[in-house]
Amino acid sequence: MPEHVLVVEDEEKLAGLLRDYLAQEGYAVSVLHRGDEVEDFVRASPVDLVLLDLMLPGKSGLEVCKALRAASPQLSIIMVTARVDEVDRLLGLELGADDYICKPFSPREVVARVKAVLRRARRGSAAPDDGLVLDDAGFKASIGGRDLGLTAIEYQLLKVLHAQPGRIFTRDQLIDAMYRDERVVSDRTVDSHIKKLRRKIEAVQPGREVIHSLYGVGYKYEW
Amino acid sequence: MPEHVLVVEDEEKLAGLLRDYLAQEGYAVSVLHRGDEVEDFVRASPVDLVLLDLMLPGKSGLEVCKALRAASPQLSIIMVTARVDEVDRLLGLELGADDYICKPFSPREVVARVKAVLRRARRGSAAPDDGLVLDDAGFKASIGGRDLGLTAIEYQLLKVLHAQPGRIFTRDQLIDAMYRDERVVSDRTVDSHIKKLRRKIEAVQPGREVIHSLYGVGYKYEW
DNA sequence: AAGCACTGTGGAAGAATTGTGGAAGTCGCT
DNA sequence: AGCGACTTCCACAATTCTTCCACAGTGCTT
Repeated sequence: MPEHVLVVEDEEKLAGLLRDYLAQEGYAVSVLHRGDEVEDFVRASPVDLVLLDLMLPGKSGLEVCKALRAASPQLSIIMVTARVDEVDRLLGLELGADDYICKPFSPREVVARVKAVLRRARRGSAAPDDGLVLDDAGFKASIGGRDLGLTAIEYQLLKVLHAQPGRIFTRDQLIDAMYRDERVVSDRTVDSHIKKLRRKIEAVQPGREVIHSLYGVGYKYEW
Repeated sequence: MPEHVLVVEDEEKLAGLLRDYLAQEGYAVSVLHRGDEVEDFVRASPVDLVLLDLMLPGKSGLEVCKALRAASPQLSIIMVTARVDEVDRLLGLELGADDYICKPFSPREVVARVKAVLRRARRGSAAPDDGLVLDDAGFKASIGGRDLGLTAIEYQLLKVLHAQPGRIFTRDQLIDAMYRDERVVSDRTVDSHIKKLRRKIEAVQPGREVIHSLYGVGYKYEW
């Protein structure tokens, strides 16, 4: 079954060019020209990767990217930007794109990036067996059968981190993911919960640090 | 046997300048001033790369590009455009150009692009497979699977350099690209980060120098 | 060869970020 | 209301990172 790539690009010529190159590589390719059509399309079709222009009619690539990432954590997203200045680490992290391509680019370069991102996605999707079990029904997290005794927020935090091992989350991303309502909370609050989580994990399984800090960026789960 | 570059440029001064710079780099260089002479010349001589101005007497660069690509699929073509005009770029891409340079440019930039395109052509792939993987989601850079352990700024710096292999960046350009906020920082600070980057890359892959200094100009990434 | 300009390097100062204990506030329950 | 569990925030300590400096080394020019 071929992997499915969705190209979102308002410039007809470029969209066609990308479609042809990607199709030639054996991908199933769909093309949309407006930003506001993307989310519905992704919901309806099994898309593996979205090639997303930053400037789009209907809805900006930034908004689309954010929405896609929120709805589909496993979806690969490559942003296409007109200028290299637009790419900064915080913006990229907040939006959750997997890679960037700056114009002007060669179609071959795009194909190479698409391949690389999909390869990474395939590798990363194999869930590592770390013995951690998350039980949504009872809000219980356990390691090796031993309950961690987490509170609701701690459980939520661990769940978000654990869903994508190795991915780094900023504090703001974690806050957004933990609270459905748009609650305003100091980002240092995350640190407090991280502290408690670490302590409870340590109590059950001493010596193994699974939550890592990345200076200036955020936190990640890694076994 | 030196690689053969054909410069097609109607402006005498610019043509001469390019000829000199390229010759100094060890390329065999030919110069033509009219678009309608190019195809015959390429048929008769073993040209590896054509540096092609868009605006030419006799026959436009776009037409020439199209004809060349049809006749010689393996030939590398770099288009030179007067304006940062998206339409021209896309047209050119569709016609099969490998890269673009927009005026005004520095001769050194041209040389760098020529080198990069020829290197890619030799390897037969647009993607330079240097084993370096930049993972925005995980904020990690790794070579051959081994994490480099970069800080945020180091990652950003490497990413900028690596995005355009062969392109030379001045210290100021690198500072602009690394900091979104208009931070004021000594340009020698870049040197410090370069030093750390080199050390970390060296630790993972000894003996391969990928970050090069260009005396009086700046730094570039090249495998 | 000498002089100048630029780059490499170790390390110190201090700027920024994270860890931590605990106080204050909130919420639900009896 | 009173209690306990939980959440949030604060202040200070500990850690990590960035920046810059001074000097050594190297490349370029005359």
